[in-house]
Amino acid sequence: MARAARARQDRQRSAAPRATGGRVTIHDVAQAANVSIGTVSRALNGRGGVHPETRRRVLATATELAYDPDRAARELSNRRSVAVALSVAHGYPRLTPFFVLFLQRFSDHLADSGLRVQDVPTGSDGLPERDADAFVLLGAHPDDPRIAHAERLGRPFVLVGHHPGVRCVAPDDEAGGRLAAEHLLRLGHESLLHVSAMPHSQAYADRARGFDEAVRAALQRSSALAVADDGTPLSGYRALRAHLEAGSCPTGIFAASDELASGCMTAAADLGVRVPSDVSIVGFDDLPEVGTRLTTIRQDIDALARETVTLLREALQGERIRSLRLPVSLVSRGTTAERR
Amino acid sequence: MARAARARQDRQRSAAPRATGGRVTIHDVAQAANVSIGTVSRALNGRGGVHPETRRRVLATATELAYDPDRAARELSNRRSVAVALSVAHGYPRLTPFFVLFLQRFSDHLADSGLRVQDVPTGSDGLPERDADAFVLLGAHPDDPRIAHAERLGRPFVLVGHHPGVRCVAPDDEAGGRLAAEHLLRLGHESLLHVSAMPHSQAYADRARGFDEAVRAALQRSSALAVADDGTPLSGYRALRAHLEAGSCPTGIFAASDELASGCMTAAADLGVRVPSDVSIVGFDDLPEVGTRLTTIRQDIDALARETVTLLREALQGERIRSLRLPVSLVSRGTTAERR
DNA sequence: CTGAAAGCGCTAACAC
DNA sequence: GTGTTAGCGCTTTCAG
Repeated sequence: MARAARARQDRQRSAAPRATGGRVTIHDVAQAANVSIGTVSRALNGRGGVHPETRRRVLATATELAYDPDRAARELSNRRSVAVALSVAHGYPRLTPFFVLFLQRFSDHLADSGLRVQDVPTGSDGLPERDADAFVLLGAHPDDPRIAHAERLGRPFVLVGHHPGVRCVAPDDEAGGRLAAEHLLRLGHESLLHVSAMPHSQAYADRARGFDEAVRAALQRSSALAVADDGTPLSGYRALRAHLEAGSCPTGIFAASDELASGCMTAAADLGVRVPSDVSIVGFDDLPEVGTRLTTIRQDIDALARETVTLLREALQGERIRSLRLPVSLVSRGTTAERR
Repeated sequence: MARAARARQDRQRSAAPRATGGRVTIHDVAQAANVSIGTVSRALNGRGGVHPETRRRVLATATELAYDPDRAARELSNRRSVAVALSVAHGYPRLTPFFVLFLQRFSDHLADSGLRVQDVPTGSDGLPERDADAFVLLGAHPDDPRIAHAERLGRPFVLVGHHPGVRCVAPDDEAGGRLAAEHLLRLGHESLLHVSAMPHSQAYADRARGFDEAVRAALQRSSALAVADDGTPLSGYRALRAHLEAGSCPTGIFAASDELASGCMTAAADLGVRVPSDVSIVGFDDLPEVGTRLTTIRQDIDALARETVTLLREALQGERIRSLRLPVSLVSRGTTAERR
């Protein structure tokens, strides 16, 4: 018997803990659950052919031991050479907080599954410039040419957004807009303004629709609308400033993102309008650095990234198409108050 | 002989290419250079004990074959359990384009070396909240408590910035400021404004100093200064707008970052000041999305990240302290012109 | 349904 | 100075 094999054997047999530098490995789980590492792997990855009771036991011990599979090992072993392309819609900025946060989480979860991202630029024709084994489409918009493109290529893909008959996942933007409206209305605000941007973007459009429907249901009329050049704080600032300088004085503002909202906050301050006593402001996203003090609609970016990876793995394994809509919720902080 | 061993042997002996899915591995290089994989590894990693001629040959074949070491394998094999902590100075934003770009490049290069980052938050005392095997200190500022802290801990560390007697790397911010001044002066501008932010930050301070020194040398007086609240476009916008509305009318502006510069561009446009015919604007960084049309001082973020990793590895191996200052250069685009 | 072991690409310790 | 090989943690045949 080769020395290596014996060493491994010893490890599995002996009660002494392995010297893995504190890290819990698949061997530890196997030993604790009294099965082989192969079984642990199968159980954990949902591969068929494991007795339900065994699977349960393995899963339980894994949780108990706080087992966290090593991504390098997984990647090395998988080596299924799946190149996952992350495609961002043409003209969509990539250095925005939301995108950065999503990308970080997404690569993390992907790496945990032993897969690797490949950031693929979108050409001016709106299509990904390189082929890949699988696609993740970000920045969905109506008549997105990338969907047909991925289907034509016959590649598995996941759309972050929504589209009939396609594997997709997205936050419930429409419900978020509704939540914002209801919150503002409940506080007695009737002079409402919606600050938005990039109307062709599915996310912004959905948020606006949800907000508008709720407002119309309550007040029998639409709110005012200010469309910023893009989603940055500066654009939000300029949009609100122009609106206020034109003489309007809303008491409730729903900004379609925290970034826009943060620009609105500054504009209000610069024009001597106090928040929340003069005007209430609701944002969207609940981003770490920009929206920390805002009343906002929270969406779970980490969950979004995680589910994207799940759907992607399902796609890779040829499973049935499934779509997800992730819940959002209102986080009430200091930027909204009752109408005076 | 175990089957695995034989298979490996066969691979090395036979002329047939390995079925590695197209990927060039260390085996391919070894075979082509007529040495063993061990020697290839040593040669490539600069470990001593390789004949100069052999090393040369290995390096050459590696380049020729476009060999790109697999990071997962490297990481798995290394497993030196080095936890590299990336520490950002307290109060320093992490969602800024510069930081995001640096972080991406840095993790990439680190992963290529088989190391792994661990993003460590900085407490309100200005110190990293967790211990680690090595530190990278970002956002250097005078009297940075983290330097003494890392030294006290006896941990190897690299400062992105500069400090006597410490392993550090930074772009030549001062030279960049000088370059901006000289460019503006050469175009005939004498009514100058410097838009800066966060004066305690080493980078901003150095850029300001370089600019000021060059201006004083030429005009025997300092330029005007506008300090923005932070480094964002919105802050740059407000700073310049306030300055212009107060009655000043500079013909040459040096913004300490592309983000600030982009805000300045918008402010100028909003106030009917044309760029570059009425005013010339120079930025700093040459960031992909924000500074694409700006005349700016270019710094190489990828090189900065790469050298940081190099210094870190040197630190880990206990080599002599060495410090780097990376060159910057002027990129002339459409936002500067001769004074009318 | 489960265990054993090959092998992913690489580094380092050990032989010669 | 160079070759050989154990082993990093995991997935996946292949036997039973």
